[in-house]
Amino acid sequence: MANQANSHQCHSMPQINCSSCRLNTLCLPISLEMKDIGKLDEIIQRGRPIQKGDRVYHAGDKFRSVYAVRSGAIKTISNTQDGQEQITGFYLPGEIIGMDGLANNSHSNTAIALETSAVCEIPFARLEELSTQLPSLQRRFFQLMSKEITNDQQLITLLSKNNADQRIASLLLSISARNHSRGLSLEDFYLPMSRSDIGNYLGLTIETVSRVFGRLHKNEIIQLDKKHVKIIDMPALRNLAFTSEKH
Amino acid sequence: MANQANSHQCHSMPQINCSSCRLNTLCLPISLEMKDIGKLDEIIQRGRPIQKGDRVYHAGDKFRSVYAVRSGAIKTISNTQDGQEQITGFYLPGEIIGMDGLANNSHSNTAIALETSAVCEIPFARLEELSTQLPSLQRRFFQLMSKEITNDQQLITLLSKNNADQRIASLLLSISARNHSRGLSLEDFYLPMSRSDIGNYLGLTIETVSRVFGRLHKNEIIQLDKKHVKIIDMPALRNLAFTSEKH
DNA sequence: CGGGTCATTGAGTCAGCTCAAGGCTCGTGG
DNA sequence: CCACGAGCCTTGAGCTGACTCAATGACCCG
Repeated sequence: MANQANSHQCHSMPQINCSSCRLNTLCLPISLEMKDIGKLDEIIQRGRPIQKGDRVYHAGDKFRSVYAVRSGAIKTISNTQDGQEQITGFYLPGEIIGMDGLANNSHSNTAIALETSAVCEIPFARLEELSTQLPSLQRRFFQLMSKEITNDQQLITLLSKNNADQRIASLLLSISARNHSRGLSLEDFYLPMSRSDIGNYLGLTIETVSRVFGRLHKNEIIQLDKKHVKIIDMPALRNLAFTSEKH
Repeated sequence: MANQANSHQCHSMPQINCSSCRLNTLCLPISLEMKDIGKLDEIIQRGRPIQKGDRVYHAGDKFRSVYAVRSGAIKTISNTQDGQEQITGFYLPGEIIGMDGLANNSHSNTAIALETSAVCEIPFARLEELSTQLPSLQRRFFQLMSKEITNDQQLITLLSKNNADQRIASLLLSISARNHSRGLSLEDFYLPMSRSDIGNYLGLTIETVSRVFGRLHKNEIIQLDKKHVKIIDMPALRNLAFTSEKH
């Protein structure tokens, strides 16, 4: 299934392989040599753009692939026993989704596009096979899964120990830092998700999210116009997120 | 470093290799063939018992190994930026710890024994190498990491969506089920951790944990004598954990 | 222009927190 | 053998941050 370039081309993302992708210092290929990136490229399937609300995979689907976010933004949702939805992560370009499916050979989460997005599908059986030949790819994938674990554990800590202000501040800083690593602004960005998504993710109600944003705005820590965020006072935001003054 | 059996023997666990370990249907060797288990055995280092409070590894330590819990119980703790501690997991025999260390090549958590325990140390470099030769071992390790991810996500959901009663009920059911998978009783077991550990893990204060236990006891859902738990009304406990009646 | 979605703002409530006191258990030393 | 202290746990009383409920505002799309 070698990739016959142009038939798959996506107008928003004209590059067609990992070697030329501007995200290849973040994504799966990191630490691979050029010739090995070529091998990886051969197994990756680049799909057409997916629209806001479309699903990349659905909870219960047989696990076949993991996916690299190429553009846009994706949320992953896990369903509780009693039918509630919990957002377990927001994923930006260069990040990998779908690793939840390995445990039971079926996805435990649903992945939904927050805006028009593109993903690279990486069939897992072929990635697995290639990993036995390329130790650095195997290592890289282990690392990505470990990163996912440590991210989840940070969220656990956030939910367990931090109040509403600290949770929102941490989320803003996380998105800011991840944007920055992709060469975008540290202070000025758009939130791809709704207030309701933020509340669900952080274990808060939509009203609380709104009030905290209002407070951050009033205290001149951020500027806010709907989903457009400008961080005005980065030290104050960091102080808010990382200092435990419950009072 | 082939294992010269008896020198390492631990009196509480006379079996000395994976092939004869009663946990080998839970632990890393699952799905490996007999001869492959032998290869895995050769790289595993079995340590002497560790005492309550001893550390298996410490946050910041260079990542060298993952560890299989052989007996006893281990908690893992992650430190927040401002010096608080968050327990991210309790690990029982047959479960693997240390996979947090892969992401940055140094452990982000500290692992501490909750009681006298024994662990099998699995040097990661050798596991990695062996994984390129044994695809089913590679797959197994991917699965274990994925399982860790889905476990963490369940905890996220618990913290984000469930009240104190539901959190405690879920923890009891989780320990009960994991004991059961090791051939122990579903209804009757000892909690290896303190009330304070439970509170830390579940994002509750020690007082709340105590009150919830009192309530479960009063409602004749569990019997409780210090750390000894007997589940009397399993359906009621399940109903409590899995039903969203916030009122 | 009307209807739907999403966000903001206000008022009152409550689950779990804080603070405080006291009980149980176990090990140590007189 | 008992007294004492240290940990750990339980119980009570009052407080508060985030929730619920409700109303209103802003924007988009047909």
